[in-house]
Amino acid sequence: MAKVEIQSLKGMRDLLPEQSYQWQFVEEKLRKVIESYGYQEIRTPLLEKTELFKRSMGEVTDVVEKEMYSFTDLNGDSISLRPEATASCVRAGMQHGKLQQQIQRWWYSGFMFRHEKPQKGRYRQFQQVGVEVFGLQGPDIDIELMLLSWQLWQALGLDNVILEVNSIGNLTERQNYKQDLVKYFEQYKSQLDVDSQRRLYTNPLRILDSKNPEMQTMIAKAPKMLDYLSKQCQQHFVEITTVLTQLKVPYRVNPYLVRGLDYYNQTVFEWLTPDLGSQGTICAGGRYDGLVTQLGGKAVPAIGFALGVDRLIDLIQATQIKFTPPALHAYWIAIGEQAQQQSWSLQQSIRQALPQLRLLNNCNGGNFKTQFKRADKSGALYAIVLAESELEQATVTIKPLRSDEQQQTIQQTELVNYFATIIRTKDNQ
RNA sequence: GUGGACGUAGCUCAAUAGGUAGAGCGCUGGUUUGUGGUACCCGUGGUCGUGGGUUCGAUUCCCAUCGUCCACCCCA
Repeated sequence: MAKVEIQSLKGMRDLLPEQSYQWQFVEEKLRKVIESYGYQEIRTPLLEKTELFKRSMGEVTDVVEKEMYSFTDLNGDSISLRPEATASCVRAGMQHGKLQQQIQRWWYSGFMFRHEKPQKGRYRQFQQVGVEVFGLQGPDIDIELMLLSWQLWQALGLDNVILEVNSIGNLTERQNYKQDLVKYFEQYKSQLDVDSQRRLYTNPLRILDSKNPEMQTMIAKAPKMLDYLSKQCQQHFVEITTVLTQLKVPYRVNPYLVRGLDYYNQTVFEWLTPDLGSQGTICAGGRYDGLVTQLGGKAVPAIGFALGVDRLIDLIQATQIKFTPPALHAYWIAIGEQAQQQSWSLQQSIRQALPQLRLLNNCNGGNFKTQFKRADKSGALYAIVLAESELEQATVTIKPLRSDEQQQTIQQTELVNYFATIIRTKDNQ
């Protein structure tokens, strides 16, 4: 590792040019699918008042309690880097009157910040792409989001993923359930592991997705949320699973699936992969009908999901999908001062005529040998040569660098046509 | 926040039961001064993450610190 005095912050990564293409590739695929469903992009600030997250996510969640990048700004206000974007979307929707008896289908993409201990698939600055829908109550929109997310994986060529769904009911149902659950686990209090004992009174639902194998039999016999659902919630849930079955979505009902954030109700879902170690959730979402009122607005039903782009890319790399950025079409070699002078105007006109052309200009002079070496290293498909004899005859020499074809010398006036053909054939391969 | 592994050249990694380090790849140049890629040859590269301690002497042992990785926790 190079010795530099100042390094990047812990858990925050540089994406170097050789990686950024992968990100562009994934971002582009995601955007295309989401927009094909008619969703519109919203961009909100990275900084918000700390209170927004406290009120939306719940004071006792780890994220709010100890993972936020919060500080006091020059006015004395407590502000925070966003740890997620749902709260910001709700805030923006309310602030601009977009949630008044309207339907909104929004999506966003951006960095989130959580001061966690980094590990695989978990970074302090990480990118989420998410979708938030406001004003729709029925199970149809729940289904839409699950199908939309499914299509994202298909667009990316990921097939080793599975959807888990559950319903955590409405507030009163969940409270009843929590009470019974606590009662149940209290009987075995001494047998609970340390984590579960702590969770018993802070977040009892979390005991259910404990990874400790010794806890599993006890968990299996615990009361299940699905038995506590009202008729209406049950119906809502059944309609969802019926469609999932009909469409052969790879899914299973996980009665222990819960949510880390307080604002969720009814439908919750997660997409999981076995290929990423312990951070196997690539996408998670659910309904949050209560959040808008919780933030002081009129009740608006809402549902959304967020996916971790970092994890998606890790996953795509693990499953060996190749990312090859498109090669340069040409590298421009100019020998001598006069040729260099003329190159500027020739390049200018070919670039204007062919905006898709990827052409790298040789800088820093050099003889034939060095310029050709650079041309080769650039990965360009062709070298375009302008030297003394070409200057005299108003031609350029074009040498293929990736095939055995002969080089040829053409009139400078033919350059645009020549490369128009190359772009057409090469870029469609 | 808890636990474990690990930091040696730009990259991937060796070595030294404590005597200041090597290889491959890369990079530079040459064989080849209007033609790259292959081959061969030459060269370039490191206060062994940082700070302290033990020692005649530390990259090696000890402590601290920073960072990376993995798991728990939490979560996307």
